[in-house]
Amino acid sequence: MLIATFNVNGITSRLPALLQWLGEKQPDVACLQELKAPQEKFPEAAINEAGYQAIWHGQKSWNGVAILARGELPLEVGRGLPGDPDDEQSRYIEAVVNGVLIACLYLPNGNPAPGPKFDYKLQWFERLITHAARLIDSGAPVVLAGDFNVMPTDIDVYKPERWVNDALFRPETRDAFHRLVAQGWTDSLRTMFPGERIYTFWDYFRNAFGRDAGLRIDHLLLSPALSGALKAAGVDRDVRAREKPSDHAPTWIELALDSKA
DNA sequence: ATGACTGATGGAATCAGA
Repeated sequence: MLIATFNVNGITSRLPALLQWLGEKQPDVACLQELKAPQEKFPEAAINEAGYQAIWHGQKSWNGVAILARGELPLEVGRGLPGDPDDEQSRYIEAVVNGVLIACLYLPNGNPAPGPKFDYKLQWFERLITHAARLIDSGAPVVLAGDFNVMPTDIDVYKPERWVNDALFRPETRDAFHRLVAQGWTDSLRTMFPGERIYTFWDYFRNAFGRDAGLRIDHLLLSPALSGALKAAGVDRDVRAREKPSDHAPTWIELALDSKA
């Protein structure tokens, strides 16, 4: 089972690139973030024509998440991260596909830090930690996939010393990520590439991609029920090198599932 | 410390991203 996460940075502008990648990669599941489109502007027909069915939570201008499944409709089991009924931002959606619970998330950026946006990021993170604990306790096969807006360690940043005061790399942010993983989650990409520099995002500025000045901020975390099923992982860097790319590259894992999953 | 680049909104300039 091939499961991918891709921050598209605007699904309207990115639709041709998304369809090209879907056609080539044919993932079983694709989690999308930063749709930047209201609910009624999601390009459902084009997605369907590509062989996918989708659920999505849109929002005007910013945020927005979707789960696509090849040849089937994801069974939605959650929309909006629990823990704050006043949170209006579309950053979390959850579905079951082929017996696997897929959580698609777009964690807040949090800059500038300190400040109210950073406070919101940390609060959102605590809600995610609380919810993720429930998912772990359920014993279900779960994948937490998305743009976490966190570089977990120094080797996930091209120049860590330049990012120490950034909301994506501050100690509070890294601590939250490590507390989440410590519940029992497997960081798929890091597990498959221990000690290697592997990035998922390159800024549009200053020829960041050409210089490989990247960040690893898109993650796929596996619950204990799935940790033994991890067979492969990767980042589709070539997609970032194309015309009119997102600043993120598709990031994916392959799971070998037995019939009881 | 700043700005460079891109998308959305709205129809110019600003916000947000990371």
